[in-house]
Amino acid sequence: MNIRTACLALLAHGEASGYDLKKRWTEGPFSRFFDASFGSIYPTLAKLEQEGLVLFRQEGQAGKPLRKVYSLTESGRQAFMEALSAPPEPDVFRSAFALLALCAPFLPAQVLERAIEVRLNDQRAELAELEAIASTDTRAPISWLVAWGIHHFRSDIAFLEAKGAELAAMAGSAEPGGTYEVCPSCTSGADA
Amino acid sequence: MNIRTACLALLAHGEASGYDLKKRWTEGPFSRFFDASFGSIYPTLAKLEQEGLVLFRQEGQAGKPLRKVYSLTESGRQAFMEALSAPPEPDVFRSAFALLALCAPFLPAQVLERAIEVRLNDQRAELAELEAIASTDTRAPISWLVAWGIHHFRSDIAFLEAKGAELAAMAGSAEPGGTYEVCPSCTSGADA
DNA sequence: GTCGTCATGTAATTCGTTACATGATTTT
DNA sequence: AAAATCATGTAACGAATTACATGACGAC
Repeated sequence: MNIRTACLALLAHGEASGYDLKKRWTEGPFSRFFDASFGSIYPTLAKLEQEGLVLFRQEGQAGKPLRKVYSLTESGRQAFMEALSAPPEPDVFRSAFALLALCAPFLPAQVLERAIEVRLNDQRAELAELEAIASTDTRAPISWLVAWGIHHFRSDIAFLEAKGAELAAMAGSAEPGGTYEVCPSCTSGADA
Repeated sequence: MNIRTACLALLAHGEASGYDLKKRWTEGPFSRFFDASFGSIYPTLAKLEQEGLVLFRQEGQAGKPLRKVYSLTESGRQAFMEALSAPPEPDVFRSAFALLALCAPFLPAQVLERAIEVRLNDQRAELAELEAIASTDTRAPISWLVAWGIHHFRSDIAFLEAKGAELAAMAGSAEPGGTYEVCPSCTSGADA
Protein backbone atom coordinates (compact mmCIF):
# COMPACT_ATOMS: atom_id res chain seq x y z
CA MET A 1 0.00 0.00 0.00
CA ASN A 2 1.80 3.07 -1.24
CA ILE A 3 0.89 6.75 -1.20
CA ARG A 4 -0.25 6.60 -4.79
CA THR A 5 -2.89 3.98 -4.11
CA ALA A 6 -3.94 5.67 -0.91
CA CYS A 7 -4.40 8.98 -2.76
CA LEU A 8 -6.52 7.34 -5.43
CA ALA A 9 -8.62 5.60 -2.78
CA LEU A 10 -9.29 8.82 -0.89
CA LEU A 11 -10.07 10.71 -4.07
CA ALA A 12 -12.59 8.01 -4.97
CA HIS A 13 -14.48 9.16 -1.89
CA GLY A 14 -14.71 12.63 -3.33
CA GLU A 15 -12.59 15.48 -4.62
CA ALA A 16 -9.99 16.95 -2.31
CA SER A 17 -6.88 19.09 -2.17
CA GLY A 18 -3.49 17.89 -0.97
CA TYR A 19 -4.13 19.67 2.26
CA ASP A 20 -7.45 17.83 2.66
CA LEU A 21 -5.81 14.45 2.13
CA LYS A 22 -3.28 15.16 4.82
CA LYS A 23 -6.08 16.17 7.17
CA ARG A 24 -8.02 13.00 6.49
CA TRP A 25 -5.01 10.88 7.27
CA THR A 26 -4.18 12.84 10.38
CA GLU A 27 -7.58 13.38 11.94
CA GLY A 28 -10.72 11.32 11.81
CA PRO A 29 -11.37 7.66 11.15
CA PHE A 30 -8.77 7.30 8.39
CA SER A 31 -5.87 8.11 10.63
CA ARG A 32 -5.44 4.58 11.95
CA PHE A 33 -4.81 3.11 8.54
CA PHE A 34 -2.40 5.40 6.81
CA ASP A 35 -0.40 8.57 7.06
CA ALA A 36 1.68 10.65 4.70
CA SER A 37 3.58 13.90 4.76
CA PHE A 38 3.11 16.92 2.52
CA GLY A 39 6.50 16.18 1.06
CA SER A 40 5.09 13.05 -0.52
CA ILE A 41 1.47 14.07 -1.09
CA TYR A 42 2.11 17.05 -3.36
CA PRO A 43 4.60 15.34 -5.66
CA THR A 44 2.29 12.32 -5.86
CA LEU A 45 -0.69 14.45 -6.88
CA ALA A 46 1.42 16.24 -9.47
CA LYS A 47 2.50 12.92 -10.89
CA LEU A 48 -1.03 11.54 -10.96
CA GLU A 49 -2.08 14.65 -12.83
CA GLN A 50 0.70 14.22 -15.39
CA GLU A 51 -0.43 10.66 -15.94
CA GLY A 52 -3.99 11.78 -16.44
CA LEU A 53 -5.38 9.85 -13.48
CA VAL A 54 -6.61 13.00 -11.77
CA LEU A 55 -7.37 16.54 -12.79
CA PHE A 56 -7.62 19.65 -10.71
CA ARG A 57 -9.55 22.82 -10.60
CA GLN A 58 -8.03 25.88 -8.99
CA GLU A 59 -10.18 27.40 -6.31
CA GLY A 60 -9.50 30.71 -4.65
CA GLN A 61 -11.65 31.84 -1.77
CA ALA A 62 -11.37 35.31 -0.30
CA GLY A 63 -8.56 35.65 2.20
CA LYS A 64 -7.26 32.14 1.69
CA PRO A 65 -4.51 30.79 -0.53
CA LEU A 66 -5.29 29.07 -3.79
CA ARG A 67 -6.54 25.52 -3.47
CA LYS A 68 -5.98 22.81 -6.05
CA VAL A 69 -9.00 20.58 -5.81
CA TYR A 70 -8.26 17.20 -7.37
CA SER A 71 -10.74 14.69 -8.68
CA LEU A 72 -10.44 11.28 -10.34
CA THR A 73 -10.67 10.95 -14.11
CA GLU A 74 -11.99 7.84 -15.79
CA SER A 75 -8.47 6.34 -16.03
CA GLY A 76 -7.99 7.29 -12.41
CA ARG A 77 -11.06 5.26 -11.52
CA GLN A 78 -9.66 2.31 -13.42
CA ALA A 79 -6.25 2.62 -11.80
CA PHE A 80 -7.94 2.74 -8.40
CA MET A 81 -9.92 -0.44 -9.16
CA GLU A 82 -6.84 -2.22 -10.46
CA ALA A 83 -4.77 -1.26 -7.45
CA LEU A 84 -7.41 -2.59 -5.07
CA SER A 85 -8.11 -5.70 -7.13
CA ALA A 86 -4.46 -6.73 -7.12
CA PRO A 87 -3.55 -9.52 -4.72
CA PRO A 88 -3.12 -7.72 -1.40
CA GLU A 89 0.21 -7.72 0.35
CA PRO A 90 -0.27 -9.50 3.66
CA ASP A 91 -0.26 -7.17 6.64
CA VAL A 92 3.17 -6.95 8.12
CA PHE A 93 3.06 -7.18 11.84
CA ARG A 94 6.03 -5.14 12.95
CA SER A 95 5.68 -4.45 16.59
CA ALA A 96 8.36 -3.00 18.78
CA PHE A 97 6.57 -4.69 21.67
CA ALA A 98 7.01 -8.08 20.02
CA LEU A 99 10.76 -7.55 19.81
CA LEU A 100 10.79 -6.61 23.46
CA ALA A 101 8.81 -9.69 24.40
CA LEU A 102 11.21 -11.85 22.41
CA CYS A 103 14.02 -10.45 24.54
CA ALA A 104 12.22 -10.84 27.86
CA PRO A 105 14.81 -13.21 29.37
CA PHE A 106 17.55 -10.63 28.86
CA LEU A 107 15.75 -7.64 30.29
CA PRO A 108 15.51 -6.42 33.88
CA ALA A 109 12.10 -6.93 35.46
CA GLN A 110 11.31 -3.25 35.77
CA VAL A 111 11.91 -2.55 32.09
CA LEU A 112 9.58 -5.38 31.11
CA GLU A 113 6.91 -4.48 33.64
CA ARG A 114 7.00 -0.86 32.61
CA ALA A 115 6.74 -1.78 28.92
CA ILE A 116 3.74 -4.03 29.56
CA GLU A 117 2.06 -1.31 31.56
CA VAL A 118 2.68 1.32 28.88
CA ARG A 119 1.46 -1.06 26.22
CA LEU A 120 -1.77 -1.71 28.11
CA ASN A 121 -2.36 2.01 28.59
CA ASP A 122 -1.72 2.77 24.93
CA GLN A 123 -4.02 0.02 23.73
CA ARG A 124 -6.76 1.12 26.13
CA ALA A 125 -6.43 4.70 24.95
CA GLU A 126 -6.74 3.65 21.30
CA LEU A 127 -9.75 1.51 22.16
CA ALA A 128 -11.43 4.44 23.89
CA GLU A 129 -10.82 6.65 20.87
CA LEU A 130 -12.33 4.10 18.52
CA GLU A 131 -15.32 3.62 20.80
CA ALA A 132 -15.86 7.36 20.74
CA ILE A 133 -15.84 7.36 16.94
CA ALA A 134 -18.18 4.37 16.86
CA SER A 135 -20.76 6.21 18.90
CA THR A 136 -20.80 9.29 16.63
CA ASP A 137 -20.05 7.95 13.17
CA THR A 138 -22.32 5.35 11.65
CA ARG A 139 -21.47 5.60 7.95
CA ALA A 140 -21.16 2.18 6.45
CA PRO A 141 -17.54 1.21 5.72
CA ILE A 142 -16.11 3.40 8.43
CA SER A 143 -18.24 1.95 11.18
CA TRP A 144 -17.35 -1.52 9.95
CA LEU A 145 -13.64 -0.75 10.14
CA VAL A 146 -14.00 0.91 13.50
CA ALA A 147 -15.81 -2.18 14.77
CA TRP A 148 -12.93 -4.25 13.45
CA GLY A 149 -10.44 -2.06 15.27
CA ILE A 150 -12.43 -2.24 18.50
CA HIS A 151 -12.57 -6.01 18.24
CA HIS A 152 -8.84 -6.12 17.66
CA PHE A 153 -7.89 -3.88 20.56
CA ARG A 154 -10.22 -5.64 23.01
CA SER A 155 -8.76 -8.96 22.08
CA ASP A 156 -5.22 -7.65 22.45
CA ILE A 157 -5.94 -6.07 25.82
CA ALA A 158 -7.60 -9.26 27.07
CA PHE A 159 -4.52 -11.28 26.12
CA LEU A 160 -2.14 -8.92 27.85
CA GLU A 161 -4.27 -8.82 30.98
CA ALA A 162 -4.34 -12.60 31.09
CA LYS A 163 -0.74 -13.35 30.13
CA GLY A 164 1.23 -10.21 30.89
CA ALA A 165 2.37 -11.51 34.25
CA GLU A 166 3.71 -14.64 32.62
CA LEU A 167 5.86 -12.53 30.32
CA ALA A 168 7.07 -10.31 33.14
CA ALA A 169 8.12 -13.40 35.07
CA MET A 170 10.69 -14.25 32.37
CA ALA A 171 12.73 -11.17 33.17
CA GLY A 172 16.40 -11.74 33.81
CA SER A 173 16.34 -15.49 33.26
CA ALA A 174 19.19 -15.42 30.72
CA GLU A 175 22.42 -13.56 30.02
CA PRO A 176 22.69 -11.48 26.84
CA GLY A 177 25.31 -12.78 24.46
CA GLY A 178 25.19 -16.21 26.01
CA THR A 179 24.11 -19.29 24.17
CA TYR A 180 20.41 -19.00 24.64
CA GLU A 181 18.78 -21.33 22.15
CA VAL A 182 16.71 -19.38 19.70
CA CYS A 183 16.35 -21.31 16.53
CA PRO A 184 18.94 -24.07 16.38
CA SER A 185 18.22 -24.85 12.77
CA CYS A 186 18.86 -21.21 11.91
CA THR A 187 22.54 -21.25 12.75
CA SER A 188 24.39 -22.20 9.61
CA GLY A 189 27.82 -22.94 10.94
CA ALA A 190 27.13 -24.95 14.07
CA ASP A 191 26.20 -28.58 13.52
CA ALA A 192 24.42 -29.39 16.74
CA MET B 1 12.17 -0.56 15.34
CA ASN B 2 15.06 -0.38 12.90
CA ILE B 3 17.47 -2.97 11.61
CA ARG B 4 20.13 -1.86 14.02
CA THR B 5 18.00 -2.59 17.06
CA ALA B 6 16.74 -5.82 15.57
CA CYS B 7 20.34 -6.97 14.94
CA LEU B 8 21.35 -6.17 18.50
CA ALA B 9 18.30 -8.01 19.83
CA LEU B 10 19.00 -11.15 17.83
CA LEU B 11 22.68 -11.08 18.71
CA ALA B 12 21.71 -10.89 22.37
CA HIS B 13 20.21 -14.33 21.89
CA GLY B 14 23.57 -15.64 20.77
CA GLU B 15 26.32 -15.10 18.23
CA ALA B 16 25.41 -15.27 14.58
CA SER B 17 26.58 -14.38 11.10
CA GLY B 18 24.76 -12.04 8.75
CA TYR B 19 23.49 -15.06 6.91
CA ASP B 20 22.15 -16.53 10.15
CA LEU B 21 20.28 -13.34 10.98
CA LYS B 22 18.60 -13.35 7.60
CA LYS B 23 17.59 -16.97 8.13
CA ARG B 24 16.14 -16.25 11.54
CA TRP B 25 14.03 -13.45 10.14
CA THR B 26 12.91 -15.47 7.18
CA GLU B 27 12.22 -18.87 8.70
CA GLY B 28 11.08 -19.84 12.14
CA PRO B 29 9.24 -17.99 14.87
CA PHE B 30 10.99 -14.67 14.31
CA SER B 31 9.72 -14.25 10.80
CA ARG B 32 6.42 -12.75 11.81
CA PHE B 33 7.99 -9.80 13.58
CA PHE B 34 10.67 -8.50 11.32
CA ASP B 35 12.48 -8.98 8.08
CA ALA B 36 15.54 -7.51 6.45
CA SER B 37 17.55 -7.99 3.29
CA PHE B 38 21.24 -8.79 2.96
CA GLY B 39 21.70 -5.35 1.49
CA SER B 40 20.90 -3.84 4.87
CA ILE B 41 22.14 -6.56 7.22
CA TYR B 42 25.78 -6.58 6.09
CA PRO B 43 26.32 -2.81 6.17
CA THR B 44 24.57 -2.66 9.55
CA LEU B 45 26.84 -5.33 11.02
CA ALA B 46 29.90 -3.55 9.61
CA LYS B 47 28.77 -0.32 11.18
CA LEU B 48 28.04 -1.94 14.54
CA GLU B 49 31.53 -3.39 14.45
CA GLN B 50 33.07 0.01 13.72
CA GLU B 51 31.21 1.42 16.68
CA GLY B 52 32.46 -1.35 18.92
CA LEU B 53 29.02 -2.74 19.71
CA VAL B 54 29.85 -6.10 18.21
CA LEU B 55 32.98 -8.02 17.31
CA PHE B 56 33.45 -10.89 14.95
CA ARG B 57 35.52 -13.98 14.62
CA GLN B 58 36.25 -15.40 11.22
CA GLU B 59 35.32 -19.02 10.86
CA GLY B 60 36.23 -21.19 7.92
CA GLN B 61 34.87 -24.67 7.69
CA ALA B 62 36.02 -27.09 5.04
CA GLY B 63 34.23 -26.66 1.76
CA LYS B 64 32.24 -23.63 2.86
CA PRO B 65 32.94 -19.93 2.47
CA LEU B 66 34.30 -17.88 5.31
CA ARG B 67 31.76 -16.94 7.98
CA LYS B 68 31.93 -13.83 10.10
CA VAL B 69 30.39 -14.78 13.41
CA TYR B 70 29.33 -11.69 15.31
CA SER B 71 28.77 -11.37 19.03
CA LEU B 72 27.79 -8.50 21.31
CA THR B 73 30.40 -6.60 23.25
CA GLU B 74 29.73 -4.98 26.60
CA SER B 75 28.79 -1.67 24.92
CA GLY B 76 26.64 -3.67 22.54
CA ARG B 77 24.76 -5.10 25.49
CA GLN B 78 24.23 -1.62 26.84
CA ALA B 79 23.05 -0.28 23.49
CA PHE B 80 20.63 -3.20 23.24
CA MET B 81 19.20 -2.46 26.70
CA GLU B 82 18.89 1.23 25.94
CA ALA B 83 17.15 0.62 22.65
CA LEU B 84 14.60 -1.67 24.27
CA SER B 85 14.13 0.57 27.31
CA ALA B 86 13.26 3.58 25.18
CA PRO B 87 9.57 4.46 24.94
CA PRO B 88 8.25 2.11 22.27
CA GLU B 89 6.82 3.47 19.06
CA PRO B 90 3.19 2.39 18.92
CA ASP B 91 2.50 -0.36 16.37
CA VAL B 92 1.40 1.11 13.10
CA PHE B 93 -1.53 -0.77 11.69
CA ARG B 94 -1.13 -0.45 7.94
CA SER B 95 -3.29 -2.99 6.27
CA ALA B 96 -4.04 -3.12 2.58
CA PHE B 97 -7.23 -4.92 3.53
CA ALA B 98 -8.31 -1.95 5.65
CA LEU B 99 -7.96 0.38 2.67
CA LEU B 100 -10.02 -2.01 0.61
CA ALA B 101 -12.72 -2.19 3.26
CA LEU B 102 -12.79 1.60 3.42
CA CYS B 103 -13.54 1.62 -0.30
CA ALA B 104 -16.19 -1.10 -0.17
CA PRO B 105 -19.00 1.10 -1.55
CA PHE B 106 -16.99 1.81 -4.69
CA LEU B 107 -15.97 -1.74 -5.49
CA PRO B 108 -17.79 -4.42 -7.45
CA ALA B 109 -19.18 -7.24 -5.34
CA GLN B 110 -16.89 -9.87 -6.79
CA VAL B 111 -13.73 -7.93 -6.02
CA LEU B 112 -14.81 -7.47 -2.42
CA GLU B 113 -15.97 -11.04 -1.96
CA ARG B 114 -12.78 -12.37 -3.45
CA ALA B 115 -10.67 -10.12 -1.22
CA ILE B 116 -12.53 -11.26 1.88
CA GLU B 117 -12.12 -14.88 0.89
CA VAL B 118 -8.40 -14.46 0.22
CA ARG B 119 -7.99 -12.65 3.49
CA LEU B 120 -9.70 -15.43 5.41
CA ASN B 121 -7.54 -18.06 3.71
CA ASP B 122 -4.35 -16.14 4.43
CA GLN B 123 -5.22 -15.61 8.05
CA ARG B 124 -6.16 -19.27 8.49
CA ALA B 125 -2.89 -20.34 6.90
CA GLU B 126 -0.90 -18.11 9.22
CA LEU B 127 -2.85 -19.43 12.20
CA ALA B 128 -2.11 -23.01 11.19
CA GLU B 129 1.58 -22.22 10.88
CA LEU B 130 1.68 -20.67 14.32
CA GLU B 131 -0.22 -23.60 15.81
CA ALA B 132 2.35 -25.93 14.30
CA ILE B 133 5.15 -23.94 15.89
CA ALA B 134 3.31 -23.88 19.21
CA SER B 135 3.13 -27.66 19.30
CA THR B 136 6.85 -28.14 18.69
CA ASP B 137 8.50 -25.16 20.32
CA THR B 138 8.00 -24.52 24.00
CA ARG B 139 10.89 -22.18 24.76
CA ALA B 140 9.72 -19.36 26.97
CA PRO B 141 9.46 -16.02 25.14
CA ILE B 142 8.83 -17.62 21.77
CA SER B 143 5.90 -19.70 22.94
CA TRP B 144 4.47 -16.61 24.60
CA LEU B 145 4.70 -14.62 21.38
CA VAL B 146 3.32 -17.49 19.36
CA ALA B 147 0.39 -17.71 21.75
CA TRP B 148 -0.13 -13.98 21.25
CA GLY B 149 -0.12 -14.43 17.52
CA ILE B 150 -2.55 -17.34 17.68
CA HIS B 151 -4.88 -15.29 19.85
CA HIS B 152 -4.65 -12.42 17.40
CA PHE B 153 -5.35 -14.48 14.28
CA ARG B 154 -8.24 -16.37 15.88
CA SER B 155 -9.85 -13.14 16.92
CA ASP B 156 -9.38 -11.67 13.46
CA ILE B 157 -10.80 -14.72 11.73
CA ALA B 158 -13.79 -14.78 14.04
CA PHE B 159 -14.56 -11.16 13.23
CA LEU B 160 -14.34 -11.71 9.49
CA GLU B 161 -16.51 -14.81 9.70
CA ALA B 162 -19.12 -12.91 11.63
CA LYS B 163 -19.04 -9.60 9.77
CA GLY B 164 -17.58 -10.37 6.37
CA ALA B 165 -20.96 -10.64 4.74
CA GLU B 166 -21.91 -7.24 6.08
CA LEU B 167 -18.88 -5.73 4.37
CA ALA B 168 -19.51 -7.57 1.13
CA ALA B 169 -23.05 -6.22 1.11
CA MET B 170 -21.73 -2.66 0.79
CA ALA B 171 -20.33 -3.36 -2.65
CA GLY B 172 -21.38 -0.97 -5.35
CA SER B 173 -23.49 1.27 -3.15
CA ALA B 174 -21.69 4.45 -4.25
CA GLU B 175 -20.07 5.96 -7.33
CA PRO B 176 -16.34 6.67 -7.30
CA GLY B 177 -15.55 10.34 -7.60
CA GLY B 178 -18.99 11.31 -6.37
CA THR B 179 -19.62 13.20 -3.22
CA TYR B 180 -19.64 10.36 -0.78
CA GLU B 181 -19.33 11.81 2.68
CA VAL B 182 -16.11 10.73 4.27
CA CYS B 183 -15.08 13.20 6.84
CA PRO B 184 -16.95 16.46 6.37
CA SER B 185 -14.77 18.37 8.78
CA CYS B 186 -11.71 17.28 6.80
CA THR B 187 -12.53 19.26 3.68
CA SER B 188 -10.96 22.65 4.06
CA GLY B 189 -12.62 24.61 1.32
CA ALA B 190 -16.23 23.57 1.54
CA ASP B 191 -18.28 25.21 4.26
CA ALA B 192 -21.11 22.71 4.60
C1' DG C 1 25.70 -29.82 -16.34
C1' DT C 2 22.50 -27.08 -13.89
C1' DC C 3 20.47 -25.81 -9.77
C1' DG C 4 20.29 -24.95 -4.83
C1' DT C 5 22.77 -23.79 -0.54
C1' DC C 6 26.31 -21.32 1.76
C1' DA C 7 28.44 -16.83 2.24
C1' DT C 8 29.69 -11.88 1.73
C1' DG C 9 29.43 -7.70 -0.07
C1' DT C 10 28.47 -3.22 -3.32
C1' DA C 11 25.70 -0.13 -6.39
C1' DA C 12 21.56 1.68 -8.09
C1' DT C 13 17.17 2.81 -7.10
C1' DT C 14 12.90 3.58 -4.62
C1' DC C 15 10.08 5.43 -1.28
C1' DG C 16 9.38 8.32 2.03
C1' DT C 17 10.42 11.86 5.86
C1' DT C 18 12.18 16.28 7.77
C1' DA C 19 13.43 20.69 7.05
C1' DC C 20 13.20 24.66 4.40
C1' DA C 21 10.85 28.50 1.75
C1' DT C 22 6.77 31.49 1.07
C1' DG C 23 2.86 34.22 2.26
C1' DA C 24 -1.87 35.86 3.65
C1' DT C 25 -5.29 35.77 7.38
C1' DT C 26 -7.31 34.87 11.70
C1' DT C 27 -7.00 34.00 16.46
C1' DT C 28 -4.89 34.81 21.08
C1' DA D 1 3.04 41.05 18.63
C1' DA D 2 3.07 36.18 18.29
C1' DA D 3 1.16 32.01 16.98
C1' DA D 4 -1.90 29.06 14.59
C1' DT D 5 -4.47 27.84 10.30
C1' DC D 6 -4.68 27.62 5.43
C1' DA D 7 -2.09 26.32 1.39
C1' DT D 8 1.59 24.78 -1.84
C1' DG D 9 5.77 23.30 -2.98
C1' DT D 10 11.22 21.98 -3.15
C1' DA D 11 15.66 20.13 -1.40
C1' DA D 12 18.34 17.37 1.50
C1' DC D 13 18.58 13.34 3.63
C1' DG D 14 17.66 8.57 5.38
C1' DA D 15 16.45 3.84 5.42
C1' DA D 16 15.69 0.12 3.10
C1' DT D 17 15.04 -2.83 -1.13
C1' DT D 18 16.42 -4.97 -5.52
C1' DA D 19 19.76 -6.15 -8.52
C1' DC D 20 24.39 -7.06 -9.38
C1' DA D 21 29.01 -9.37 -8.56
C1' DT D 22 31.69 -13.38 -6.92
C1' DG D 23 32.78 -18.12 -5.83
C1' DA D 24 32.95 -22.94 -4.04
C1' DC D 25 30.52 -27.29 -3.08
C1' DG D 26 26.95 -30.80 -3.15
C1' DA D 27 22.83 -32.83 -5.00
C1' DC D 28 20.11 -34.41 -8.86
